Amino acid sequence: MNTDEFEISKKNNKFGYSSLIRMQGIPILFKNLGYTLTKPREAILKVLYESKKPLTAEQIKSKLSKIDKATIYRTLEYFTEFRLILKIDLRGDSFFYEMNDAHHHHIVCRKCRIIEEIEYCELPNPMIYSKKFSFINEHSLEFYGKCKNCV
Amino acid sequence: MNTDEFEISKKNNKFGYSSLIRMQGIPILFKNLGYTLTKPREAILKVLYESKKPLTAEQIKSKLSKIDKATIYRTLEYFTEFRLILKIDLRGDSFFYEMNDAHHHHIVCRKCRIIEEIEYCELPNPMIYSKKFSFINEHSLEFYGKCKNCV
DNA sequence: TCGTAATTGCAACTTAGTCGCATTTAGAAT
DNA sequence: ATTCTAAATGCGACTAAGTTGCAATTACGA
Ligand SMILES: [Mn+2]
Ligand SMILES: [Mn+2]
Ligand SMILES: [Zn+2]
Ligand SMILES: [Zn+2]
Repeated sequence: MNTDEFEISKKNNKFGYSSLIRMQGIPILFKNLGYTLTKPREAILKVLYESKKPLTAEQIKSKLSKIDKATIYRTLEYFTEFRLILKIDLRGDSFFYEMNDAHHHHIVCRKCRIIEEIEYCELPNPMIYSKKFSFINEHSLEFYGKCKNCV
Repeated sequence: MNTDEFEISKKNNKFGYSSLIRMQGIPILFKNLGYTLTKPREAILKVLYESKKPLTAEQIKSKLSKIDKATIYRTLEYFTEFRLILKIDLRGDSFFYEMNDAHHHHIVCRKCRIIEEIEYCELPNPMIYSKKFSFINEHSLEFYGKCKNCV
């Protein structure tokens, strides 16, 4: 079996989604971490994998109406824990989630809330400025402004 | 009167705080923006001004027990609106607030939640990466790791 | 196929933050 | 100083994102 392209499940199910997902690298993560891919989890992952923009729990739920809210939140928390997905705060009413692939950041329009992804961002090493920390291994960086539509 | 050092109010009041505040620059903002400094607002501002670290609404409330929760939140929102204070998300249960003085960022310990401020951060201009925005005038940048106490 | 631990659905719950409205206050006019 | 009015406050009810306890279901290895 090719570990880069992995067929998780073929049969349809009561959740009404097509459960064929091919995602590079992800099966390796599954195995290394002893992770179990259930049908609801598969569905949630597929929605995020196929989305071109970050989604809220509510947006995910609306695409998967048969999966309970609690499951959605628990799954998102779980995926976030081992970094399969990222939970990002864009100063809205709720968090956004997206696949954790290439590191990037976001610009949010303060009027229409449109989100643009920016490919690259060069940051200084914060350890240079820190006296109290032994290591820093994560950061969040989001920009805010107005998009061209909203002038 | 020296506009750099401004005595807002001298008399004590039913809120039980000493209402003498001297804050550089702030009175100019008050005037320019037609801002009214009431006693609750004064008290909240003083707490933030004197704090060496960002505070949550709840922490501010606990220092000013006679001021209602709704007033605390409304005031914080109001101060935030015209940038007298900043509302920052450090991935906790609630937002933090701090005076908007010298631009800086934070490092948060994922275990004990201690917050270190870092004086300076050089960021690339995000407009270089943007296709959809006409301007970007704000960003949030916070770092996460482990402090020396928590190894 | 069975057994067991993990996961799900459901409904109740939590809690940071908001809102409507009556009361109080600030500050300007008289 | 007194009166006036708009703005701000206090209060309690409310909202909504997210969480939790628990019984039913599912995954998966023996
Ligand atoms: Mn993104
Ligand atoms: Mn700070
Ligand atoms: Zn816009
Ligand atoms: Zn720590």
